[in-house]
Amino acid sequence: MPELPEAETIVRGLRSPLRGRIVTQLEVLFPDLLDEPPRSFQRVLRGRSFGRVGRRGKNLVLDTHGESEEVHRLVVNLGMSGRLLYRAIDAKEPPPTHPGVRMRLDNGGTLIYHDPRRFGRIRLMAPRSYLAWSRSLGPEPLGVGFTPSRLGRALARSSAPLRSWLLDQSKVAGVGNIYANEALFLSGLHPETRGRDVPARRVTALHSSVRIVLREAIRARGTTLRDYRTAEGWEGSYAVELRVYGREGLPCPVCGKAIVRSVFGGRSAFHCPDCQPMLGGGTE
DNA sequence: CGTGCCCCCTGTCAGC
DNA sequence: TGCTGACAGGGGGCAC
Repeated sequence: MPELPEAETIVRGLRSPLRGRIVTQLEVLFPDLLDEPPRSFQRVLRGRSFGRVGRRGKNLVLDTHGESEEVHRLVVNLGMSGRLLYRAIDAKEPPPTHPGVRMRLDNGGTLIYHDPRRFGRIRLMAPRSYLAWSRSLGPEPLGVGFTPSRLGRALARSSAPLRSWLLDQSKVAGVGNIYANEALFLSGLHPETRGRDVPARRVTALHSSVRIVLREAIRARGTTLRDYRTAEGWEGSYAVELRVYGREGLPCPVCGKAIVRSVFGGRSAFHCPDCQPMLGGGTE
């Protein structure tokens, strides 16, 4: 569920509470969230301190430092229902209902990974594996590597529907189903139009639409439909600004025609039949 | 290789 | 008041 704006919001909320904190105790309640045995995970992490807190696509990246110079990074993918919550020692909120991994910190605070569906993953990466992993992802859509010309060249080689292409993290890192649909609406492109059928003009529109939608959503602290929360446990407010996602049958904000829901690639897509005509050899 | 399909798992909600 | 099926912000594995 959480996409780039949600990950960015969580990261911003974690920076100050985690800076310099040392992990004193680790509890792994659901080992299937890790890709290594809990023992080795605990052995490596215990005693390390948090440094830079960042993000790659929709993954949270927490640098940790120990005795050696090697930065081991905690890479957290939240899957559909994951939360990474920071609770101070005197926090009054009730404890999360589905804790998966708990990390006690040297100031008495706790970093809790919560995930009812357990689609999320927590991985510890040494510098080498982090680099390899990061290189397997596409450019950051809000970074300098994401340009209209690069987007255009990549799309020209693809026969995949645009919505599917945008969800592929090896093409662009951080766009998920909500913002893919929203960006396609803003650029007037049908979700099932194939990459190679997008004219150059529309490539520029898509490039800027992706950026606009992601920035808007970050400003709103992300979209809470049900599970997503910030590191502080708050909801994001972008749901009320969504133009098409989840709005089947409701009027298009531009022309008033009813928004259409379709399913392909196993996931729902939403579009306006008038504002987003199918290009290429489609049936619509 | 690129693409598409199935599956992982739990919770919630609509309909009967 | 149940029960059943559909559906949910993701992504890894596999067949073609």
